[in-house]
Amino acid sequence: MTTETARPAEPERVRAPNIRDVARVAGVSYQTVSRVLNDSPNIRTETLQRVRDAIDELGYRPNQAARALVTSRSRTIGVLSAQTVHYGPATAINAIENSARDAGYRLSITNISSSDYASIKSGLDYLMSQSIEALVVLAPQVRVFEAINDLQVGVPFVTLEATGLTTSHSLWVDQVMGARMATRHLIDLGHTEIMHISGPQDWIEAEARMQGFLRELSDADLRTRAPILGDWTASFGYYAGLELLRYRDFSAVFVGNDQMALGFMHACRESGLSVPDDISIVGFDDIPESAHFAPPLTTVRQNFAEIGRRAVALLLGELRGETEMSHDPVQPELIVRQSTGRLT
Amino acid sequence: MTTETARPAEPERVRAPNIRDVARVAGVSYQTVSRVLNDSPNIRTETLQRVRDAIDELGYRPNQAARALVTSRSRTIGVLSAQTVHYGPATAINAIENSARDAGYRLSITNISSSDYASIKSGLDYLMSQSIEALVVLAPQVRVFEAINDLQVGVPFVTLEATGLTTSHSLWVDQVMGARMATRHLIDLGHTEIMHISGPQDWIEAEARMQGFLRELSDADLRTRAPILGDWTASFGYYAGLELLRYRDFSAVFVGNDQMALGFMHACRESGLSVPDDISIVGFDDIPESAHFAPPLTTVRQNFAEIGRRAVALLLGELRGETEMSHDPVQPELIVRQSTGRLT
DNA sequence: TGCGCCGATGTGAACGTACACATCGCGACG
DNA sequence: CGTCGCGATGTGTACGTTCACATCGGCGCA
Repeated sequence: MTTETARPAEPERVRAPNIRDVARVAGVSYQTVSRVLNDSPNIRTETLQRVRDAIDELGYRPNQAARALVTSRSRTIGVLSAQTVHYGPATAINAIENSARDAGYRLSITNISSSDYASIKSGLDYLMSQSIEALVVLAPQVRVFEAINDLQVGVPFVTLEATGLTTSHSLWVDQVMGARMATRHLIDLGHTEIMHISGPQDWIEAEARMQGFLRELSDADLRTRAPILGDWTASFGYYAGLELLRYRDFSAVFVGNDQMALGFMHACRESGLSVPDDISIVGFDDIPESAHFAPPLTTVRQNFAEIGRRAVALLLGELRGETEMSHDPVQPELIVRQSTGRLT
Repeated sequence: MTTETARPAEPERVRAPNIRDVARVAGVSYQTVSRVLNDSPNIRTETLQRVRDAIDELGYRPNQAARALVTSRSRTIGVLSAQTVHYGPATAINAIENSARDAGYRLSITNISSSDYASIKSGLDYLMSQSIEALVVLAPQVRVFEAINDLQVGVPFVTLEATGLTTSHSLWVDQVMGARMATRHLIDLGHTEIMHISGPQDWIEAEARMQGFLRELSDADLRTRAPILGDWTASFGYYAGLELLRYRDFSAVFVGNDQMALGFMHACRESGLSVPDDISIVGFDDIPESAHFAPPLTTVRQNFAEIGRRAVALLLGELRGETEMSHDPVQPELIVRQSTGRLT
């Protein structure tokens, strides 16, 4: 880790060169420089070259603040996120950034630490003051919707990882379907006593997966039992597992994400139980590590990158005034590995 | 996923209220409004209240671009990062954001996709045009240093996760030391034939861990062998493991990160080998999942959050003109779990 | 009572850029 | 041969805010 100030011994603060400085050096008007910067046609090649040389010589960089001020176009997409350490959001943000960059947009990311209304509002407030042109919400908490409505976000926005709950246009990963696929898989293997470890209550995704689980069970006329509410961490899965396995009145578990599934498998090992011989386990997300768990985890793959790309495409389309966009849900995919087996 | 435009049927584009609109409504001058916004003292309580009411009534939000333009203070810290999907960088960014937020700063994050000079330069260029006040580099690639020097980044900057290679002030996680601790641990357990799976060649961290490994081995007069260069992924660890275990002319492996270690353990299982009875494995990073691997992984913990916090503290200190700052390396910590055992 | 100071507020300018419009020279066309 | 059109360039102004300075009233003090 290194730190360094650029001008150690420079008394007067050197003003960064501006468009007029460039103009002076190039011997043209500032407007001509502006034209060069904005790729305007109708510039003599020789003039163009002179301006370019001047820019290089001075190390000139256009001032985004000034540009944003005058155009009132920030070329920025706001992202309101939570839990960016997790694989899903992180992957989605990556995809969003790449798509945005390709379209000449940048990202302004704000992480909300807690999920209370005030912190959502302040995050949103901050983003708005950046005069973002569009908004992606990656914080799949229920209260976010209220906040968005209250605050009158005056820009197109997209909420990711939700469940198509909201009115108007909808596009989302069909997590209910994913959960049903996972549960169905267990039922098909002959399991009748199935547990569910879910995510935190205020996460829309957790809710959706729980719904899918319960619906599939009831469609199969199987006994449903109250899901355990977890916190997405491997540790929670571990401790919940230790607790649940003391009774062992179930033969399969559908776990709300892969990390908790990992912890649960750890608990199984410690309890002397074999996965999948004694207990079958299905996770959710298909993080890259899941293929290498012991045993490799059967799970539901979500295409986070695809979702990120589509979000940006949607938003950009709307900014261009196109209204007809595909809003089909992204279909999750069941990846069967070795953590699930036929009930013996 | 939901999308919605704010004003569906509003022909003329409504200009957002500005400071003068607020002033008019409150019946004061715009300067007084500005004072309210900047918490200036010496404002009559009644005036203050009137202005506040006007702000609420109009839903006024200060325009950051205008503010940045005139103050030439963007209140923004730039972050140049790579691989934000990984746990380490993600955690660090989180900590950086929190610290920055507490100090009234925001983050402008740019991810570089590839590590070639052009893409580093363009990322840096972009950040500079945002008139960032300070820079954190989380992209621990060798070429970044050249780029920073070439581009004359006119602001204080900090490079994270490096190795104290650079001149001037230095602060970093002592990864050489971490690697030595890991290697030492294996040596202490009686292992003499130790492999190393490293990260990509152009990552400074990978290089540092490799150095630590080699030095510790040579200090112990043990045979060194060429490390395998990996890509940080679990899959790589798995395939490398399958390959290496065909010969099995070693009894222990120091793996460059926890994900690759996970893959390697998978390969051990498939090759019918027990960890730690047949092969001892040490990872690096201590991601939250490592405690639940099969078996729980012995690894070197890095305090990513601490590093992020210190980076911001350092930068903010420098912005305030303080020059004396602690630049001690952050010490990593060996976490001994069950993937390592005495050579039998 | 007059002077100076201070608290509270207002006025002018500047930040760096893009847009609208003005200007200028030149070739083509009737 | 005048003028029209157009390519190439220049001039004025606005964007929304903060800073430096100006103003104004009242209060304490000699």
